[in-house]
Amino acid sequence: MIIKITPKSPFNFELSAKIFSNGDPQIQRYEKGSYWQLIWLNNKLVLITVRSLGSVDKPELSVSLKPDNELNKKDNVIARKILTSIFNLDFDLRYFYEDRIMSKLTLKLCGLNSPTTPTFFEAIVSSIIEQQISLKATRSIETRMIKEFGDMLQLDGKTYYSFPTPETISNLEREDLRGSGLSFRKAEYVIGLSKSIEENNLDLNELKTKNTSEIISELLKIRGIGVWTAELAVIRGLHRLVALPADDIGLRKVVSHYYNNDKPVSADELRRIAKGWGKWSGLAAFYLVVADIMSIKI
DNA sequence: AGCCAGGTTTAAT
DNA sequence: ATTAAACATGGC
Repeated sequence: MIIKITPKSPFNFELSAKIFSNGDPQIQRYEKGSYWQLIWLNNKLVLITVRSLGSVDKPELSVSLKPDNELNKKDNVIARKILTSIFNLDFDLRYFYEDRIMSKLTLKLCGLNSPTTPTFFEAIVSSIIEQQISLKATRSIETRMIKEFGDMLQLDGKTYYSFPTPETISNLEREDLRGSGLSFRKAEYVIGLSKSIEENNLDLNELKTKNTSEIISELLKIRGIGVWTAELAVIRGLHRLVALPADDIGLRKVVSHYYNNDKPVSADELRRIAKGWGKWSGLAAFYLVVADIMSIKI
């Protein structure tokens, strides 16, 4: 099944899709103009593949869903919603581009939108795994975990994996996740989180509807989630771009590079600088991180 | 080889 | 109330 989506302009699909794509082709990958991701659609595992038919100024996406023998119109609508969320397609970047401080960077990265995980759960778990270790270390741990405990779909001779569900993780022992490279501590956090979801003590879908500060304060009650993790989770999982991980070492390094001649920046200084980004602080932080990854000079 | 990397909890002071 | 220790993997 093929559906078409028309994002708000400007939108640079290639740039937005590749920047945080998982390096493993069986999980989430951008290559030669195509982005793919295995997702749950009404209890059916479906591989979505996205290609661009348009340009940055006139974006147009073609989305293929496979296998499609069991898909109906409702699935179609949900798939559209999920993709709109993943690529933040409802978000009009032009407002952000009016920001004076970001103007140079936004010219170089025009059309880059901030990506979101297919589910909020995935963003929370990823953020927990990312605590204290490098992004590279995180990625290899996550890849092992997804391949071992995620659901699998074989299509056209290839194998794809989705992120493990709360149900699956809630039934694991901490030794299982330790095998993927999580610490015993983090394994406990992730399993505990999954169990409280499965036991209906935590409803992420309901939580999603609340305002950002409420969501963060709810997340903070969960064992294993501190301020940094909660902020990262709402940014990566819910497009709550107001949130800003001011204590984040990586972000502070990037800000020191672009705003302070590479001299170290404290969390408070970062907060002060971030005031200039207004309500787009989370997006500004994202742009800075991407600019750093791509070694962009301004 | 050893320390740091986009933290958090637990256990001592 | 504040501080220290433990923790996982990958990169340098």
